[in-house]
Amino acid sequence: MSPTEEPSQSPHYVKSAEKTLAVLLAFTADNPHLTVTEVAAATHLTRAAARRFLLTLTDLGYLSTEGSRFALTPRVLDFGAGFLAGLDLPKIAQPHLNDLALDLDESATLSILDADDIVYIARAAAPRLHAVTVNLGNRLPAWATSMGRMLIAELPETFQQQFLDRVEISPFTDHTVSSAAELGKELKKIRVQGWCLVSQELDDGLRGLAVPVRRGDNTLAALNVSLHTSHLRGLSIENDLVPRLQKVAASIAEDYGGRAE
Amino acid sequence: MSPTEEPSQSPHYVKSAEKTLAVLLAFTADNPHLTVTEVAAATHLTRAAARRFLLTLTDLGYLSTEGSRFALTPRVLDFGAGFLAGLDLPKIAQPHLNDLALDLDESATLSILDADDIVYIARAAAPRLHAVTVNLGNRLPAWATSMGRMLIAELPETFQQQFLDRVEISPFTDHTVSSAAELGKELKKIRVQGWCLVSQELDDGLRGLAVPVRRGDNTLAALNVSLHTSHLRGLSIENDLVPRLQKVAASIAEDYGGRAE
DNA sequence: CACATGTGTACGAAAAGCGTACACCGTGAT
DNA sequence: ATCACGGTGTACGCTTTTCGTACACATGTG
Repeated sequence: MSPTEEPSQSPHYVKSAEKTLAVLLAFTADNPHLTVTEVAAATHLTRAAARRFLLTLTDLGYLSTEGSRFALTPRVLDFGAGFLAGLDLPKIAQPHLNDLALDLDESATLSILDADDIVYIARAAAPRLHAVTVNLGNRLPAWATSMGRMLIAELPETFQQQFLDRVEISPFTDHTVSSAAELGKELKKIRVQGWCLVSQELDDGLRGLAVPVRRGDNTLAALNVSLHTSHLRGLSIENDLVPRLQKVAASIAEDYGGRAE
Repeated sequence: MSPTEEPSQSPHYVKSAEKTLAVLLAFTADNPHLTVTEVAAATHLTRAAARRFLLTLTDLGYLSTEGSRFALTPRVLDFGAGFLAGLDLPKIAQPHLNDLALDLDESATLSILDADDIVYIARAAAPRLHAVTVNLGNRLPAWATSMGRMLIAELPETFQQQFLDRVEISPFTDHTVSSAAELGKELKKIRVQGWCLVSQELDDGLRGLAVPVRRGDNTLAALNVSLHTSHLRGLSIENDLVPRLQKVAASIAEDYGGRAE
């Protein structure tokens, strides 16, 4: 975000670590099969350096090679698995999400904040959903999503202000908010009412409804259901759905007897 | 596996890369919050070295610190996300899995082989399942699971033999196989019949039924449904379920028009 | 109170990784 | 045919990075 972003903050900085991860992250959805030079270009490493890292990662089993192209192996999932396994919340929430998804016939998702993004930590797909489902670990800009706004709204005022100062609102499809100031007003409203509705939150005719999962004073996560505009069988959002979601959120929080963390 | 496993194979080996990943993997399910010394112990690094890596990873946003303990942040999911996004199969298979899970009221899973483990790459939970669900990226020993056996059985003879030579069968709960020789016989049978049933595949009274997802000559993945022993509404495994699964597997393979890879 | 065990810091020594430079191989244009 | 190009892998002296010991401090337990 900042113009000259040099991440060599701490005096004990292991540059190789950064490079290692950069190489792994060079493999993206649109470009899953990369050559040495492509990786070198993507990571700003020398071709020789990139090659060293690629070979090392291959030896370690995180990359596979096919001809002169490299690709990620399933083993890279281990990192995320370690994180998810350490969290109790997804395990506990899953049955509740399943119920909700089955009952409403809409996808239900649980997410938390990481930097200025939300990250999906648990999800139940709508049974009748015959489309591409967004997967665990997916990352979306907080300001643009119902869960993100809900989570930001739950933050202390100071953090919220800092967020508003640095957020860059790109003209997405959402028509209700187009500036940081507007978003600030929206956040106030959300905080007061305790839930958040975002229309056209991703590009299709989709709406997202989110409520916080609170345990005592702190917010553990945000719970969301997608709402196909066409598919609201006479249910009122404010009178039917919000209470329903809040009840589920409460159940999750209750089941979550674990560490406060 | 081998007694003296020194992974410094290639002459261009970046040791820091290995260390970086080792530090990330030090965080396990039972020990998600670690101190510097704990990490040092787990990774066989000096305390100073461990600290350097921990600080670096914190700077990069992959670790968070709480007092003097470190923990993974959601960002580690990025690595796995990159892999999953690169695969077309999960996206394509998901709706089929959802259908299957909804129809049978049992969990449906898709997995592939990585080394001697299977890794879940897509999954639909049984709607009525109120238990802990196993998540994406989970890793289980191939020999012990229906999908694993199915995938091994699909391998060429030579690979299969190599696998049998090195596999270590621990006395799990499964009663049907207790030695590599028996497993070999079982694999032959599986290969011929084209499906695989494993009883008590994990410790509860659960069975797993798997079929291959084939596209042309090569096997893309294994498809599986769990079978609660109590919960077979008069359906015959061989006459009802196997054909059903095979049909779904065929649909998935058909939808998967993508690259041969 | 001492002792064990945790924490962070510093700095000289050692080694690890760097990246240039070179050789090769296929493809496509000239 | 051959030349230029863009890709590949390899080698090795130089520089930088990383190592890990050693020290100083904090904490809590016997």
